Amino acid sequence: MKQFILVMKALSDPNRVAVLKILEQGERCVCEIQYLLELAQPTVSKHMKILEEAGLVKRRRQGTWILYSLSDGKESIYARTMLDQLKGWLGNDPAVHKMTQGLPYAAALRSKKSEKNKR
Amino acid sequence: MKQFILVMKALSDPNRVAVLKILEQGERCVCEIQYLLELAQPTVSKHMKILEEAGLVKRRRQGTWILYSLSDGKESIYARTMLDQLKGWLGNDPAVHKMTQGLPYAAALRSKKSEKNKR
DNA sequence: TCTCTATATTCTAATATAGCTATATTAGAA
DNA sequence: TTCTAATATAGCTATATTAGAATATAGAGA
Repeated sequence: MKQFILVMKALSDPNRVAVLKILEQGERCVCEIQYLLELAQPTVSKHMKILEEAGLVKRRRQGTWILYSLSDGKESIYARTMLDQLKGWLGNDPAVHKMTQGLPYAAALRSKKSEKNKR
Repeated sequence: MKQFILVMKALSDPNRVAVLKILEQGERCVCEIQYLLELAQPTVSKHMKILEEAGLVKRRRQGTWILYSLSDGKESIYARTMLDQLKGWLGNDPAVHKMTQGLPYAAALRSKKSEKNKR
């Protein structure tokens, strides 16, 4: 029951659900997510932790960045099922749509920073 | 998004999830649910309202009783999907199991009251 | 109508959650 | 080592949620 509740609570916040919809398009660093959600960085960080503890996302480090992506759900049948279902849901949601539109700019921001790092 | 969040929040409480698992066995009055959850009656009443507003349960009146049952989910794809998934989940959960065991006694209680009404 | 029973609503206290600011940590570059 | 950028944690406030006690409502029967 506890694992199930963790997943449901993680999915009970519109910002966290929006993050999952964004991650359907591929992995993102925290700063991109922050840009898209328009929230303070620590707030985003806390949301990501909740998603991770529910088994909905995984993380990898690349330099100073942490790149988050959707979990494959091996550890949690609840997480896997919900991620699968979510793919068919909320595609037309205004908030999600708006963020998806902002994605290219967020990605551009990231590659710009990436180049700067290479200098 | 709002409808989705309503369903997720409704499913974020173990007591409410337990109610849904109980209702998989058929409709129950509030007093039976109260007996099984071991909560105060107003608390149960409020939980039922949250489940109803999420589209997860429906109600019908029978005399002074309100009988709750699982919704057919016509109004909400989220509610219908989650009820379907739930049927395969948490069958072995200790809390759910304990309540299922208490079901016969709760039902007996109900029919006893029912007879009394007939006198 | 009055009473009884089942359920719902209101009010209040305790706890949980979401957001922010300030600070700490971590990795890479100088 | 020192500086900088990205991310995480701590601590706080405002709000939301959960619970129970007291009260209100609705239906059935005398």
